[in-house]
Amino acid sequence: MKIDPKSTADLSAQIAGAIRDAIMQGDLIVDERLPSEAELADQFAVSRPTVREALKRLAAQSLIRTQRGATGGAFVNRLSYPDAYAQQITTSTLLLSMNAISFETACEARYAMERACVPLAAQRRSRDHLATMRAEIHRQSQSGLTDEAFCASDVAFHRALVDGAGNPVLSYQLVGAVEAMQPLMNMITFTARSRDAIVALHVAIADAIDERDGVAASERLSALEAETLKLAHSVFVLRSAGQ
Amino acid sequence: MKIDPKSTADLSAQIAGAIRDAIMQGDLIVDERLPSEAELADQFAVSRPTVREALKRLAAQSLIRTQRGATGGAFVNRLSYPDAYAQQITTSTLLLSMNAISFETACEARYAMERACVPLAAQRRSRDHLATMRAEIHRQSQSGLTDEAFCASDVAFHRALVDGAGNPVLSYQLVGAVEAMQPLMNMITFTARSRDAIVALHVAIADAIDERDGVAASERLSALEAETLKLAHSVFVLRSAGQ
DNA sequence: AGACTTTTAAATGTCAGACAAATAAAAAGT
DNA sequence: ACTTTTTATTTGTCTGACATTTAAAAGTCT
Repeated sequence: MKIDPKSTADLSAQIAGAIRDAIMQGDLIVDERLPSEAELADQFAVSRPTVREALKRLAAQSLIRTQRGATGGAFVNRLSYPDAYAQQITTSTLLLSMNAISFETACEARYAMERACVPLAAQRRSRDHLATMRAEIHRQSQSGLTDEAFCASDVAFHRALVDGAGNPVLSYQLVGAVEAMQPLMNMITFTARSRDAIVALHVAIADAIDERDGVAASERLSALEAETLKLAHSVFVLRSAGQ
Repeated sequence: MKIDPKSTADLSAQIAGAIRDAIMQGDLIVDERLPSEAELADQFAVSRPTVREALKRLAAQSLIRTQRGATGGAFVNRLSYPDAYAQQITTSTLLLSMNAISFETACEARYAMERACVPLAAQRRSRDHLATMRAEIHRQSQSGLTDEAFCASDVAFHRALVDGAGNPVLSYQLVGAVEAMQPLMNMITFTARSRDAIVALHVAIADAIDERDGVAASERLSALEAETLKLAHSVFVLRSAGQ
C-alpha cells in the first residue's frame, strides 16, 4: 500500500483510500487485523493523529472496527446488513432532501422498485410478513393517529412487503428508497378520507399477496402510487395557494 | 447539539453523530459553515484532535467538505449524485463480497430491479441511451476481448438501460446493484458461444426498447437472467468438479 | 484615486510527545 | 490448581506547536 506524495488530497484521505482499496480488492480479508496505529504511522511515514483520522474515515463507512487493549487494534469489519441498511438510508435521505428532487421522481422510483418485489413476494410470502402487513394495516386504521405515526406505519407496511420477497439484497436496496421518502411523506397532511383510501389499498395489496396473485398486487400498488401522487399534488396546490 | 457523557462510544463518534443528526434534521443547511475546529472543541468540551476525528468521519460520508484558509472551515455538503453513486457502489460491493451471498440471490435482485426500469425506459428512451447501448453491443461483439473488458461493457450496457428510464433516483438505486455484481461476473469465464447468446439478448432488448415495447424488453431481460444463471451454474459446477 | 504588492490574521493540515483507560497475557502468590 | 497481581500493548484523548493555505487588510507606487 502506497500513497502518492504528489497528490493534493489530505494525507488521511489518501491513507484511507489505500486501505479501502486493499479491503475491496481482497488484500485484507474480513476480521484481519491491521497494523497498530504506530506501525501504520511508520509505514506511511506520517504521524499517529493522521493515521487515526484515516482510520476514523474507514470506521464511518463500517469498513473497520477498533478494539482497545493488548490484543486490540483495527480489524476489517464484515459489513452487516444493519450497517449497510443504515448507510443506505442516510445516503438516500440526504440525496433526496438536498437535491430538490420532485416528489414525482422519488415516488416513481420507489414504486417502480416495489413493483419489482411484488411477484417474488406473492410467490414466497410467509406467515410472518403477512401478519406484519395486517398488523400495520390495523394500526393505520385507528383514529387519532398523528400524521407521523401514520407515515411510520406506512413505511413498516411497505418494508414488510419488500421483505416478503425473501431476497435480502433486494430488501437492502429498497430500504433506502422507502425510508428516504418518509420525510417527504411527512410533509403531507393526511385527511381521514385519504387515510381510508390508502388503508383500503393496503388491504387490497395484502389480500393479493395472500392469494399469491402478483399481477393484482402490482396493479393495486400502481393504484396506490396514483393515490399518493394525487394526494401530494392536492397538498402542494393548497400550500402554494396559501402562500 | 449535546453529547451524552454516559455513553461508552468514542467521543468523536458521538460528536459526529450529533452533527450528522443536525444535518439530517435540517438544523444545518447546505453550504452552511460549521464553527471552526477550535470553537467546536470548546462547545463539546473536547480537544481539537477529537473534533477533527469527528469531522473526518462526516467527510467520509460526504456530509461535509473542508476548506483551508482565512474564510475556510467545514461546510455542509450538498450530497451530489456522483458522491451518492460512489457510496452506493462501495457499500453494495462490500455487502455482496463479505456476506457469502449466493450468485442466485444477487442476480435475482439485480434483474428484478432492472425489470422495474424497463417500462419507463421503453417509454422515455432517448437517442443517446440507445446509441450507448448499441455502441456497447458492438464492443461486446468484437473477438479477442478479455473477460474483464466484456464484463465492463456489459455493466455499461445495463447502466445505459437503467439510465434510459430517465429517473435519476432510480439510476442511483440501481447503480449499486449493477456494479456490485461485476466482481461476481468477473469470476465467470465467457466462452465465445455464451458471449454470442448474451449479445443476441442485448440486441433483442435494445430493439424492444427502441420499439417502445416494454413487455417484450422485460421478457428478454428475464431470458438474459436465465442465461446468466445457467452460465454461472455451469462455471461453478466445472470449478467444483475441478477441485 | 486607483492598481499593485505586502502583510496579517484565521483556518485547516500535520507533527511530537504525553498520559489515561482498557484488555489480555504473563507472573506471582496462595 | 486456582486466584490475584503485574505488565505490556493498544486505542482514546489531551496539550502545544508549527506548516500551509487563503482572503482580507494595509501599505506603496504610479
